[in-house]
Amino acid sequence: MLHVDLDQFIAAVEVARRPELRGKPVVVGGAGDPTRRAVVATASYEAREFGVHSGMPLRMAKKKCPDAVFLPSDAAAYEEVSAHVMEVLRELPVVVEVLGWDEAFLGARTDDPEALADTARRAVKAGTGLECSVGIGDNKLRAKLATGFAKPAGVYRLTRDNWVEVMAARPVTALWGIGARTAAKLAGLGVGTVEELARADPEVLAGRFGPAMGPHFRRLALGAGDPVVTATPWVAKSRSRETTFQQDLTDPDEIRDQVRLLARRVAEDVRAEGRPAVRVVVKVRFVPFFTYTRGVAPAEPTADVEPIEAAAVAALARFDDTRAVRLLGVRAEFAGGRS
DNA sequence: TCTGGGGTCCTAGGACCC
DNA sequence: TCTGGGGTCCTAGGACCC
Repeated sequence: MLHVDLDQFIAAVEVARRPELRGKPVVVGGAGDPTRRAVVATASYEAREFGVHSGMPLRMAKKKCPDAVFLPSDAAAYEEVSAHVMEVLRELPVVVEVLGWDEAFLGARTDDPEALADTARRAVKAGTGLECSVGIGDNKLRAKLATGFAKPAGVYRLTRDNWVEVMAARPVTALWGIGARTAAKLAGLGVGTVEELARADPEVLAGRFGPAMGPHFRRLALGAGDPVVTATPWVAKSRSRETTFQQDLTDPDEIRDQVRLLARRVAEDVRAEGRPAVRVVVKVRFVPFFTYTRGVAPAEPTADVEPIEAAAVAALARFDDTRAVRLLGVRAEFAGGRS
């Protein structure tokens, strides 16, 4: 199993169409204006040297790297390049499972996975001009983590044979699926490294994290993962739109108008999907950063604008709050979501 | 330096039913 | 009359990922 991940994908796409940026610190995110509310989508390796990374507020990136070139995020351009990359991968003798704009799992039977990884790397480079890294593993978890050790522009193999040697001493956040919050809770149980998590008592973990997640975390630490790559197309379970306002909203009429606007955009997406929505959820983030949701089911499943908009307005009405609002969002859920 | 946008999955509590 | 226990569904929140 291979995991292919484009190197600094978004920044690389921007540099490809503006060669004069090559070798410079480039930061892509929001409208490309570091004075506005937005975060970094991708920073080039040159910008990362200054401590700039994905998810960081643009304002902070500007402080850390005042000379960086700030560019707006251009989703349509990245989608187009992404589709091209996936096309190139599908021409290889492999099963391709797309994981995001810039990554995919490849499934294949081969005696020489490194050779296949090199072939994939060369094909992407030749077809798109972009560099990528390839992780080789015996399941998705190991292949995905291997890619991190392969970057930039390399290949790395992580399997049951070297899992303990490579991973045991690393912090639990090195695992795919354990973030800062879970790591902090684990630290409270005296668990800091992958090895400690692997040795932790599943009962204790279940008590702290629930019957599914607790034991699941321990299995992650043992290197267990999904061993099957499937080309089955992904089907969305929901569609959403949200906006963070540059100035907080306080006028109830304006808040309602903005929710209507978002609901109409979502309804457009739902209509394009051709499947009815069974639930409409409104998300409100109050100042400074308190986030809540309220949902309403339309009278019957629908892909029409009017009832989706009405459900969103009804969901908004279930908030009896007068605090200033910094973000509004509307999400439509399709049938067959939960099971 | 106040923290985007688009998604997925799990958990806990309450409602409801028998 | 002052109350069981099991199961399922719904809802909102939390965590994670790219």
